Amino acid sequence: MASSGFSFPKKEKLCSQKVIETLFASGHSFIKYPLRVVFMIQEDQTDTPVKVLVSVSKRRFKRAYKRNLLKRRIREAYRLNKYTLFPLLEKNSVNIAIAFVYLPTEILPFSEIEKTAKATLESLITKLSLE
RNA sequence: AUAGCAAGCUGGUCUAUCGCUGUUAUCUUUUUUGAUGGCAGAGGAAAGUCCGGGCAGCUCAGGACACUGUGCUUCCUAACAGGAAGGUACUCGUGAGGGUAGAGUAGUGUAACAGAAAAUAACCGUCCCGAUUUAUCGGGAUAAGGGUGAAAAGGUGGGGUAAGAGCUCACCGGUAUUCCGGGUAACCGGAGUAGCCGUACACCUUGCAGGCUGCAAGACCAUGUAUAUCACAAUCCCAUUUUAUGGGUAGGGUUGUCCGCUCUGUUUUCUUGUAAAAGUUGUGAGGGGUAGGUCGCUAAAGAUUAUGGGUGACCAUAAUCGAAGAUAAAUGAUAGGCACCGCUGCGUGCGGAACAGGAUCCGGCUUAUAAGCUUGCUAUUUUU
Repeated sequence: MASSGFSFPKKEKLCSQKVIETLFASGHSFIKYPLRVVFMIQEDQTDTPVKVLVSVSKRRFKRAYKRNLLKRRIREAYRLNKYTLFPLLEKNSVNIAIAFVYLPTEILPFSEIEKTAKATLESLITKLSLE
């Protein structure tokens, strides 16, 4: 693990196709505009507490460079704020998978995305601590 | 100077903090892995997927037809529907220049609307003859004139005629063809011959090219679960209420061990056995192969520079360089400078900065694109 705590290595990314299918089929979801969050507690023991997926719809953004830009902004916002989420999970030794889906049809600046990312993670923490 | 035409080029950059992908060195780790440092990390169109090729698989005796594409000439190229140079017709522009078209003709067909008529043309008109209802009617001749149309039967003049007509003659234009000259050729120039003379499209004929599918191609490794196939072992005993129940016993599962719980010990044939066959259970081997992974994968018809050849596309030689390789898919975020553009009070300040993101790789084409630069040329105006 990196020393800074802000790193985002590849094993924290959600890559398995089967896990993604079950996540979208049976995961819990809520909307904190402009983001829709889908999350699921995983049974299998993995080496990281969280696996994350970022998605921007091809139907809403036809040009690839716009999708890339938004995915980078969301990923960056998550990376800079994920330290709020980790202690709870490590304390309870729970693994979760999260998907962030971008909803609007226009490109929002980084400051707004970061603001909603913080709020999203807070509400995620409260939901998880209830369970 | 302004406006424009053609060809070509550029497509911001630096610092700090945090972070991503690949690679390399050192350290660490049982291999995996992890840490730190170094290096590299999107475009002129990466796009559309419209052509062509490399590469891979499938098929594979050879050929013809069909089908599809293409079509002025010569050249370039690995190849092309691409490019270069040249040439013809029509057309737009004052001009620099731009656009469109194209193989062949022996034959066949079609030509909306308008118009009398769209190729054996007679509506009006003109002329002749006949009739008489004499400001009319009938028969015939005529493509000079009218209007329609994308296109109307070569043009002008003389002769000719009842009036007219390439009917005939001269000149001009076109087409076909013969000869001479130029050009590799398309074609051009000159001289002659033929009254031969509308345009477009399609069919048809013909030269050339094309086997099909695409990196999700294709090659390899392979966990778990289930399983084809093969080998070995087991498939027993007693009682009763006999397609069943109970007990013993053997084996398996559960467990660190025991108990307990649970599963299996079935069917058919006869020569009635330590039998055979099928089935079931267990153990081992094992093929194909899902998730996943590795290769394919980036050194290439390569880039830059110089010299030489060519009008040019391009080619040859030499030197130097070695240049992304991801896979729910890396090159980002934040802050601040510099440079650029606009507004401006010319100190500063504020705002802007296009089109757009690799996915097997190359050569083209097409489309999108802020701002800027270079070279050559054109028109107009002014000054010297």
